[in-house]
Amino acid sequence: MPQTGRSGCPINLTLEQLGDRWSLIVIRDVMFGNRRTYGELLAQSEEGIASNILADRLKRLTAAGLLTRRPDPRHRQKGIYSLTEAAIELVPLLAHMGAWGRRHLRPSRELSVRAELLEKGGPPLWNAFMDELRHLHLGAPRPPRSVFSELQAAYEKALARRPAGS
Amino acid sequence: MPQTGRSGCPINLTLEQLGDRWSLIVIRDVMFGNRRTYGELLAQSEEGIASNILADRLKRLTAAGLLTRRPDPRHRQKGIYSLTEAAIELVPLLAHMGAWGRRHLRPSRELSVRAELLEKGGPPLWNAFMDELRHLHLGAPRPPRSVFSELQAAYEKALARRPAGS
DNA sequence: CCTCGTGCTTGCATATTGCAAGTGAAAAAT
DNA sequence: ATTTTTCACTTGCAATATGCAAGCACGAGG
Repeated sequence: MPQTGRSGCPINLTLEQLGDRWSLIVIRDVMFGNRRTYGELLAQSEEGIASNILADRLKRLTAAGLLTRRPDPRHRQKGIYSLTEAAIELVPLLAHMGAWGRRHLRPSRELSVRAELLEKGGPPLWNAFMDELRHLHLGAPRPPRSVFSELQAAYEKALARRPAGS
Repeated sequence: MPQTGRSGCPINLTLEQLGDRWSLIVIRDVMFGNRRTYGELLAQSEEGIASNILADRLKRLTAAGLLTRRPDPRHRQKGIYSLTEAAIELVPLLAHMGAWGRRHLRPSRELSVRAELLEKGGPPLWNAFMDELRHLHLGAPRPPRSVFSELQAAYEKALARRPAGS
């Protein structure tokens, strides 16, 4: 009954969808970096994702119902990717991943500022952020608070402290 | 400064450690199934992990500081694996993964009972469970509540409902 | 000694990843 | 209108990871 995979355990099913080195990176960049096109995702990738892997993941994530793709009216060949509700509900997961990585691995100072804010804000902040993502990606009404700007501002402030690159 | 990997982003670092199809499955089995030896992990694997992959993951997770291995005093060649504090702190992450998979994928009823309990119990339950894991794996004092038994009992009750295998 | 259980390795076929270069269509420039 | 550039995505191929089956070493028991 649990379709095709290895087992019907929810953790295993999540791992079968997202348990690779790139899927969540792509979602993270769309979500926190607001990268909405193939070119943005490729060029501004902090980790340097390869073009074929990016194309593959965009296809898989779209097929899995985590992203949608609609053509850009101004540039016909361009596609604009949006998060679905299912992907937006990964916010708590990504927040926890950031918090765990921040505590147990050795993150760079600038890049962990957002994770720190998300951890300190907790579920209320996550919910506000999810509402904002529903506005940005699903056309829901604009919420009063822009967590996105807060995260971005904190990141840029941290960047300014260390003007010379990583 | 962010050591060897692709970037110092905490989410990326977590993905570099745990972003594959098996690492978290092994941790899950040690954590929720209390499988402590190679043989138990291999034989009772719901997903049928291959022996070489299991050996590799046990090595990597130990090297990464998520597991420790001590020899079994009764059977010298046997190793007993324990979770470290860092691995125990993955409880919230695994709980979220279970919750997300339960909501968005098609889990089997029996195997999602534990995820459901963990989701409903929230952070207080996670903390109680983490305390119990510290007792089972790190020698901390036994906490008053055994979340492990509660999860196990709920799972077995669900199993009893469907006596014929999956 | 032999044998069996057990933790882990090895060989090898197949799948996934990563890099570099290429393709084809639409926009922009001339 | 024709050339050039941009852009989304492919393709070829080497390197790595996975999966399966069999094998090996070592200790305990007889």
